[in-house]
Amino acid sequence: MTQLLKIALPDGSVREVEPGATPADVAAAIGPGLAKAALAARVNGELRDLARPFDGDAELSLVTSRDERDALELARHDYAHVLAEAVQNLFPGTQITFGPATDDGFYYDFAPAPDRGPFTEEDLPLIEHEMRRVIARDEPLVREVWDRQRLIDWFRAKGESFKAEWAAELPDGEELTVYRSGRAEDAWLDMCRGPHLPTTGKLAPDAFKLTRVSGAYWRGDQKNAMLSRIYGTGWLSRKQLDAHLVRLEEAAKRDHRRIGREMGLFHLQEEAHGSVFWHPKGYRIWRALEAYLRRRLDAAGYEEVKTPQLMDARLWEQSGHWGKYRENMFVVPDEAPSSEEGKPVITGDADLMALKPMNCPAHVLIFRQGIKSYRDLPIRLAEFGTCHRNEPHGALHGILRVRQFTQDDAHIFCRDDQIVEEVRAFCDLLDRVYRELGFDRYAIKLALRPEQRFGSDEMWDKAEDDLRAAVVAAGRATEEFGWEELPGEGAFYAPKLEFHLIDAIGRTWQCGTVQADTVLPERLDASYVGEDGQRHRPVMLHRAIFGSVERLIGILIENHAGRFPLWLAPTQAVVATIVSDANDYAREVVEALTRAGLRAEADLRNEKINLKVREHSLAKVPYLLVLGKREAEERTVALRPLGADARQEVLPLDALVERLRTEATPPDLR
RNA sequence: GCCGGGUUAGCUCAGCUGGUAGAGCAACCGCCUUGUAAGCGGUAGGUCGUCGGUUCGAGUCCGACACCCGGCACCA
Repeated sequence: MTQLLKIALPDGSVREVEPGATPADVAAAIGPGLAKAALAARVNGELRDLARPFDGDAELSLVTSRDERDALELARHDYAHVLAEAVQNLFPGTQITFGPATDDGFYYDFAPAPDRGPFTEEDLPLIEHEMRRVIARDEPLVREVWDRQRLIDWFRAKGESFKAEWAAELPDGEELTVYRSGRAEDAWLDMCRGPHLPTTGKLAPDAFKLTRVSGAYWRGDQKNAMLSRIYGTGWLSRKQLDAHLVRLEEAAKRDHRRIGREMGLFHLQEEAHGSVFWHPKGYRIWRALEAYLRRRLDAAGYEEVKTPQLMDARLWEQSGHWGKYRENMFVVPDEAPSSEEGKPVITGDADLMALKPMNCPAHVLIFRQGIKSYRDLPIRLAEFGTCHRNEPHGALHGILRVRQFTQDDAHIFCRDDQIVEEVRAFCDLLDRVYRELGFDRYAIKLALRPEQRFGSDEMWDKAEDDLRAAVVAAGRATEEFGWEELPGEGAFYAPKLEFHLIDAIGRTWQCGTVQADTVLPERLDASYVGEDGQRHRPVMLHRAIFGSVERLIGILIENHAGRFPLWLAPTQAVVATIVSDANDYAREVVEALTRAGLRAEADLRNEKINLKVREHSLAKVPYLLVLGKREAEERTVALRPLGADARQEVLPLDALVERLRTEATPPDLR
């Protein structure tokens, strides 16, 4: 007598089914509507194919398009699968490798046929067309369990060396599965963990779009072959796809490079690629931010210093940068260049100096001056330190990734027992600053020891534990902060906490960081005299909140779409006249605002007010102060906040100045 | 650094299969004294990223290089 399986449903009811039954059977038993709508199943919490039989008693919930997260994940994974099949249909000889779902779609990495070369964007429409054909065939996606040798042999026989390699290296004990498009012997198949939708026809043929091509290294390793990756975005419906494409267009309008040019904030040019030319308006933002942060650091017990740009290679050898970081450094010979025409500038026997890529060694040198007592600790040395790093050219990105940047750097020299409290206090300071800048979402990661590193395992154990403990103590090791640990991603001298902000199109950028370092104090021989009268090594906490002023401003631009809060706006108010009779009064208004510490300008051009409103609105000036004959006579100002539907109010000059002065107060002075 | 794409007036972009460059906006000049997102008219503006090649002739075809864009790798 066969034992029936008990299947518990979300409504609390339990159904009994024959062994070998599947979630699809249960769905069908409940009703034809559900059977049709079901996309996959959660069996004991695990997402599975509808057609995969139960292994025993189970809790089951059926996944439909109303379970958007699961449904999207499934659909995107399936789009990737369909993409791979389409590509192999069109371009025989292309090898498949790997193709997951992403946040808004999917990609698949291919090894192109040798006679063809990588894919280009011109290939995409053709591939999209073939994908629609695959979807229209509406074949079932059939799961089969294969053993390892069969997989390896099968892929080898097909000339699929990447898949064969992958199959050979998958960990033991895992069920190895393939999915076939259709039941035919020769149906297309890919090795894949699944799960998948029941048939390709469950995909909407008009809810995806192939977006771009790129190179990608096999297994993410630069030493391996360069594959050809095709990216797509995929959704459950055409409507969702269209909404996403609109979002992308909107995001493109927030691009800091575009807004930076339109608002005249900065520019970049070939002669100094990777370094920013800050224009007056852009530098006003910089100065407001720097002044704000300086006040916050002063209040938090930091002392500001300034250290040399160019230092001898001997220092960098001692610090370890020469060994582990030299590829990223700009090295300069310590000699006068030859004045002879055509002669090389460098003789080759001059001493070498390097532009600093980091501020830390210089801060240790300051710490080392004079004897330090345990009573002096912690010592917090801060610097708006301009660093140069010779970054890989392909990595440069607007002002978010540059070769010259200014860190809001500081190094806290402290005792072992002060680490956790100092890091926790830093986490609080950073949180406060981010919120005051309008970033209420950021992610915290802990980057653990890399392969290439200095220092003993014991030192790393302690440093990692301390950082982890501090984030826990600050209450931020939570999902809300995207808390996770990243093995192998620490700096060569220390593990680091990373604080990430998000740009307009959802890319994340590391801004803040704290690193607990015992290596550099050792290498540069920093010490303090302890209570016991003996010399001890301080710990050095490297930390930054903005990370780089350039990057932070770039992200601020994107987050605000150029509409800065009043205290940061490059021009806070423009006084625009309607008639030239108001010009003198307008100058007086600008003068009063300037005296009150505001950044105000006059627009006295002989132009219609419509034009002035339009131009200053496009320039994202927070307040337009309109002056006509009436205002000039009554000594009032018509205040027009930025925004097409903004209402306007008329107030006396004194009241206006007071109001803007109050509103423009930086958040820490309120 | 690697893969793909791009570089034409200040900006956004046309320029078919090679026959010495075009629009809109901006700029400049003139008129308009103007009431809340483009007033009207006129003028000027480009060695087509750089270097080399093919050709009677190259913005257009080929090559190298530079920079930019999207990814990969690297990273604040």
